[in-house]
Amino acid sequence: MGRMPCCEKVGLKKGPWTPEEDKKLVAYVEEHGPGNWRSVPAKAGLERCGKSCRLRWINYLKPDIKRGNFSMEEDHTIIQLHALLGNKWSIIAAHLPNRTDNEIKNYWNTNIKKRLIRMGLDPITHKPIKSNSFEAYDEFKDTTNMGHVAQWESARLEAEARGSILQVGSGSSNLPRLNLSKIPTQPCSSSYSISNEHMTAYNMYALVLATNYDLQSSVSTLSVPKLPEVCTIIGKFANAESLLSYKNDDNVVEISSQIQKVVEGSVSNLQDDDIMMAVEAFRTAKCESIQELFNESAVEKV
DNA sequence: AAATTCCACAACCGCTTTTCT
DNA sequence: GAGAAAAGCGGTTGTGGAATT
Repeated sequence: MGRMPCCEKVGLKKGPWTPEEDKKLVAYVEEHGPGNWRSVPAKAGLERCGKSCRLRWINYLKPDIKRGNFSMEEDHTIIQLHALLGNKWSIIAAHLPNRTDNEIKNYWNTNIKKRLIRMGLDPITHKPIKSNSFEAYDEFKDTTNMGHVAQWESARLEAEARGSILQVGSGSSNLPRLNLSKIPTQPCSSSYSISNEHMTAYNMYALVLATNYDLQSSVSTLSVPKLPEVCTIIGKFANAESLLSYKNDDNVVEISSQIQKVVEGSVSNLQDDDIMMAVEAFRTAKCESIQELFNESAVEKV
């Protein structure tokens, strides 16, 4: 894989940007637009590497970037989405208009993380930090394969405690409403060994459910997730599902493979409506199957 | 008032993924 | 399809200002 030379290797300037450098970069991007960053420094008269220019633009100079303190709603959204997705800063940023992933990451590391620790919660799992060694062992055992389970559960419980319905976004009316009470509980039996990738897939799938994504509406009022994202998410989830031994459910297998083909691009002549129907059917079928699994797991735990 | 510590955040680094040729 | 370039991502570090001693 080719890689951009770093600033150090080619003797370019590093460190904080000066106002003059910012001016040059802004002027260049305003005239030529962002992109082709490798050639930007030479054309803009900057002694920086293209990567540095790109980051400076994306994280600081872009005109629509929202700066300053995070609102309560933004704060809450970050906590909820982090509990669902983990350190997926770019995905979290997609839910917070005009905030950059870097800004959210910094805010998490310097603010929310510490707050969780003060509250006696593990910032990674969102679970109470236990002092008892046996409990700690149990937790280790549980989290070895189920990294995001605790994150999920904590977010869900918090959501329930606050009245089940949470707003995602910064108060904008065209942002999705996140109804966490609609999301099924995650599988919690230790007999399953699920990779983080599959857990993330599950969590994203849960997010699809939580946003009440209107698959029948050609013009959805929801900004996220878009249909292609839904297909990708559920396509990944279909893989995870196969590992979870849902092979006996013919309906699920059929729909799953159909979606998988769409996701892989081997089927290109399907209309949007067809895809929507498949996704919706898959979603409904999954919902029930997953719920059964959770019920069984709950019995095992008791 | 000076020195030290703490904190927020901008920027860098290295790796992966996507796009282009 | 392969290789290179570009873009994206997340972890980490460096820097400067504020707070504390």
